[in-house]
Amino acid sequence: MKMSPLVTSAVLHFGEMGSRWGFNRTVGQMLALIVLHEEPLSAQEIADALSISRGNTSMGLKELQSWQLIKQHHIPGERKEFFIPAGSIWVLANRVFEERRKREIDPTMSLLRDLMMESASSEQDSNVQARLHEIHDLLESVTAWSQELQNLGPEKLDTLMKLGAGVGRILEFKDKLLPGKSA
Amino acid sequence: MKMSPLVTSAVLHFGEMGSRWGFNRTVGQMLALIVLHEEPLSAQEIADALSISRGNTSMGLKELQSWQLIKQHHIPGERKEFFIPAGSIWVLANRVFEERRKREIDPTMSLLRDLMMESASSEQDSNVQARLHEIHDLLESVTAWSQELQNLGPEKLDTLMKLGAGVGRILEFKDKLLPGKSA
DNA sequence: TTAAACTTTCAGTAATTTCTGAAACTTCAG
DNA sequence: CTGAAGTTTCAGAAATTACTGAAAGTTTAA
Repeated sequence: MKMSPLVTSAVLHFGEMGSRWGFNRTVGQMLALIVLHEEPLSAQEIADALSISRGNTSMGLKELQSWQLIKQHHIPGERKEFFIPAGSIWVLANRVFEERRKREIDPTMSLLRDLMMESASSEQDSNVQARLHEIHDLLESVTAWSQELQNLGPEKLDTLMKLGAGVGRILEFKDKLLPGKSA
Repeated sequence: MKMSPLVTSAVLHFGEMGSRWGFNRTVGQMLALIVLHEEPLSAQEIADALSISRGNTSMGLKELQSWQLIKQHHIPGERKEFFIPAGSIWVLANRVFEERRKREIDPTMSLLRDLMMESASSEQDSNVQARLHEIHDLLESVTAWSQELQNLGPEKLDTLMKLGAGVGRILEFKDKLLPGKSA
């Protein structure tokens, strides 16, 4: 399985970006390769294409499966397992968001809730708690916003963006029609 | 400058999360400390409070300034510089998004555009290009969506979320009123 | 039950990232 | 000027993270 120069460029790039997206270089490369390659790939083929050890490949596949970005695909008559993307690009992107939210937001929300509970032992600390509250609410809103994105799906998102005016504009518009419903 | 237990917990946590948010542990701690502490802090006070070297503190302050998360604050009569947050929590959060977009999305968009340009040298590669196109468009939409979030501002976002119905619902509603405008 | 085909685990090594502290630099008062 | 008060830089040390490859494990066919 030789990668074309086009695929090679993309794979290398996704490797470099991988670390910024929450996984490491090889895992990023593996994902790109599996997504871009039409045919299901075996662990060995992946290891060969990327020139990485079989052990590392196994670890990487495990990680990609834990992120639910790839899934196994059994080919009748073949002994070994093959791997394919776990869904459309949209699905994969959502999985990445979801997973990152779990790692980057949820633990903080949880801590902030705990700290807000504690009774402040000083004037200073009351102010600190107020700040923490503000951060908590912001994270909550951002989470809700990204949830909206997922609920929307790719087509509606596209429609919305093509509208040009932006969500703020639509909201305004709605307020005028139903002023009773606005906050 | 002794940190209260409340502040200590928050600072330590933001340190741990820091690495997931694009900066390292100490930079995360420094940011939390500066944001939670009412008074402007000097580099030395920060180094002492967090028990880190003066050199490291200097690096961290530089990084936080490059992210535009803190700014210098001169106190008349004082020789040294002090540091305070560069804005409200909302502003800080937006700066973080912005910076991450630059690091995590923009380089990929740029590469994808380049690769899509190249004339495909095989059937295979045409298919790969189609996939890359799909990824590109998705990233573009996501970027636009997060831009919407920033344009909205905290109050409107809050209003929207309290509406409960979600953006999809509003969009639907709008379509019914102005069917000609839908995509 | 054996052995071939394949996968996973993990101890040790390699690579990368972060941190320290001493030296170099800057600024300003006297 | 001079030196005190402050800052920045950066080479090397420490800590963390990723990778290899050999050994142990699993599955299936005969």
